[in-house]
Amino acid sequence: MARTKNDMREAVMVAAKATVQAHGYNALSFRELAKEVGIKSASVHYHFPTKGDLGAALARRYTEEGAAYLAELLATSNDASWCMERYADIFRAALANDNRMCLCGIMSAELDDLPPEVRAEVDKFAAMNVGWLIKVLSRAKPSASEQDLQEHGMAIFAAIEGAQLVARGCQDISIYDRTIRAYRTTGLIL
Amino acid sequence: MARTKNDMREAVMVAAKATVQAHGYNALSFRELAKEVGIKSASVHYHFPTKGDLGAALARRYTEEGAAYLAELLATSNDASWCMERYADIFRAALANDNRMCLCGIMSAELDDLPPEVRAEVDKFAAMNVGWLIKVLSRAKPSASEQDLQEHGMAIFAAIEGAQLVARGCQDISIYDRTIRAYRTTGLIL
DNA sequence: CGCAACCTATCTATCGATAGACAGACAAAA
DNA sequence: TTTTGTCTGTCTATCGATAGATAGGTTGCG
Repeated sequence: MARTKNDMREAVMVAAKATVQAHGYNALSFRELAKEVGIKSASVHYHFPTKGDLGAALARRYTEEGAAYLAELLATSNDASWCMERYADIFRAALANDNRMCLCGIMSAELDDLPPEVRAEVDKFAAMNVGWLIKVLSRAKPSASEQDLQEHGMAIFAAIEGAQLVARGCQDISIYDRTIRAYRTTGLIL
Repeated sequence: MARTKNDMREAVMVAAKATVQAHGYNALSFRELAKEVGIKSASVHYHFPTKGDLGAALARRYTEEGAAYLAELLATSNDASWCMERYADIFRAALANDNRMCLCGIMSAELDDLPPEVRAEVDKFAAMNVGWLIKVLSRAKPSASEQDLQEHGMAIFAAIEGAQLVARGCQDISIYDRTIRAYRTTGLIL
């Protein structure tokens, strides 16, 4: 047994990510986590000294992986509408995966109970998303002012997070789909 | 001491509402709650046998009070835009009040840990809001189809919940304001 | 050897919930 | 009028479960 350090650390992060997306940061338990990956809770502390360390590592990686995927989208196509559709698909996939949420969306709801290092990562995730959306929007609206793009990008991010939150609350993914459609109809998203 | 039953029950609900809006349902503790209202935790169980009972009572009242306020808005003015602004103001007020959230919004994030009776109330709150929004929209767009109105109402509700969630996550109420402005600019809201 | 990875065992704190006691209010019975 | 009994609201004390965290031991590889 006893894979290399990074193997087990990796397994812990995968399990933790799934738990947080389903139940939130507060519901993340070292004992449950340990059970899932086949070690003891004390050993989880070996890889992540405190819960805050684990949470921050999770959020940081979540942002990094998201950024990498989004960059890939931008590089794949010049079609802003296509990029936007793929973007909405990301958040849909979380719902489709056992009614889960965006890691940073669910953490935003728990904000007051988060250690500072985790809170900082939540901010970075939002900024990263808005930054990407601005790039996409600027392709479709090259004449728009910087401030307009900024507000529009924030609005799209917030609207999609909200669609995910509400659809999750009602446990009905079709609410997400219909909401995104309405966003498109009204011109909020491309 | 020992006010009438309803006095203390009321005090518990007020304190519980504030706690849930700030920290979520899971963070609601009978001991903390009891300390705030000046009794012991066992006495809270006298008023609300289980935590689920308290949560469901909270959410039910939240929906009822919201519905009453919204009905008053509808009765006050025929101006759909004005009603919509007041609607957005409600969610803004929660943020202004110590970065709190919509009770049902924050509960949606915790959905999987909610007792069924609480979960049911979350659904009702969303339905109540969408129903009201449809009424407002139908005043402004009398020719729209029922399905369009439905989707548009859901979209507005989700977008505003999302704006609240994201602004809270960034602890910056100006994000809410700018997001709502963008919703108006793009034509999502009136 | 010596370090990496994981273990056992335990600590303190907090959770929702329950049992059982008690003080005060109030109404019916004597 | 006084006594008795019941109900309400609160209390103390405690239960079992679970939380994050730590100290110190064991195992195995290089």
